[in-house]
Amino acid sequence: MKIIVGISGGVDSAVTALLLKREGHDVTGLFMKNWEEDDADGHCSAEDDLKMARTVCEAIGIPLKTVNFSTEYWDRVFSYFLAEYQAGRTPNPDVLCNKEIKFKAFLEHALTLGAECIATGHYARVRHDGGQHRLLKACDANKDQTYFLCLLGQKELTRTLFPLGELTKPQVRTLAHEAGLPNFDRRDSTGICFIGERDFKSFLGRYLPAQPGEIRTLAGAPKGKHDGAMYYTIGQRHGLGIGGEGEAWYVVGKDVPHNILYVEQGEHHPALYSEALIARQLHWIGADAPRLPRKLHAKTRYRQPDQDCCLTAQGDGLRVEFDAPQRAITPGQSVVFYDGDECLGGGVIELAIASKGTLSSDAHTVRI
RNA sequence: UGGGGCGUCGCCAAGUGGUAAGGCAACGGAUUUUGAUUCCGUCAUUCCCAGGUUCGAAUCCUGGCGCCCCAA
Repeated sequence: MKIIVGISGGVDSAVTALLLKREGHDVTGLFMKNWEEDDADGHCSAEDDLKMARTVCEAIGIPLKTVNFSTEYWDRVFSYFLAEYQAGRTPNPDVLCNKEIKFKAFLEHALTLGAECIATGHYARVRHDGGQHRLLKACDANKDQTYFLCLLGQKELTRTLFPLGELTKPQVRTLAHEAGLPNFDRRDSTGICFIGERDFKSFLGRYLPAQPGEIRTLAGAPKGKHDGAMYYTIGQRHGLGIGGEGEAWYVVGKDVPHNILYVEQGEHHPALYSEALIARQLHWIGADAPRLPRKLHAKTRYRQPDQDCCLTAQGDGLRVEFDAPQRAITPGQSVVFYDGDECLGGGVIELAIASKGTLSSDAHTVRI
């Protein structure tokens, strides 16, 4: 089978290609460059990645092609990312990147190159069951990345392989080591996909200039100045610069139109907790949406343990009621639903609801 | 210019003669394919200043300086 593997220069994609090659497939590597900019010190990490990708493909014995989706990335991912911050929310660009770039632009490109399917180094599994493709959590619970894949659909899963889904990260590194791949102990990449680790506030500030504004408690007491409410996110502790008496201060709400940041004191302040949320832009991986109401599990952020919850219909969206109060539910972030090991899909958090029955009237002021 | 109180890291704050706790902030690192969170580490040779007493002072004494409160 002709398979095109997304090669990043990291160990995961390298071992993905290695395993498929060993199985006898016709494997080609494809390196994506989706971000044109150098980082602050003028160093282009994409160059290093490409060099490593070349070295690794040579070691495995497969050809490497490259493709540039910078325009697509900017138009379909980054512009949304900026608009969301401007609207006072905290987007998850990587969830969208998977939907729009890796499993759309990349997949389509691979098909035009004659591939039957693509493979990536994601830690996730796909099971063909009852005429459907189901997305399952990785065997390595510590590395499971289904959260980021929640917007994939049948069309994408039909054409995708995740060879690492049955392996653990240590096993992957061992395989790479044994195969003599030079990136066997290269450190995992973090930060926004294709952009990398950045000083986030100054990075955002380059695209979204903001004005300094006031930091207040919910009761209205002034607590200092911030340099742009849109740069902060719910539950954030650092960057507020509030010293003095007692425990640390956390962002509990933002009013971007008025450029006011709301803070309260203490890691477990009640204003940080919500019992429910409203989600929109829902996507289900399976052919049919679950019948509501439905008891399921959900994550409101990556690597969070599954939370018990109940889904009910709410207008054109969904209301998710949690059994236990959730800390720092953040509008703009993805809520992803699970039934056991199966990832059912997800949506975008529109609103966090402090207590049962209460619904904030102003979506911008997250906490009332 | 009568009385009282206070001046210890950017902020809060222990220490009242034995050689500067802790918290917040900040910075650095670990964790992490978003943003956050969390964890670990660093952070006052010096206690408003100047003298003095003492083997030894942030702690006692004297004199300044600066705040705050009460009363005029």
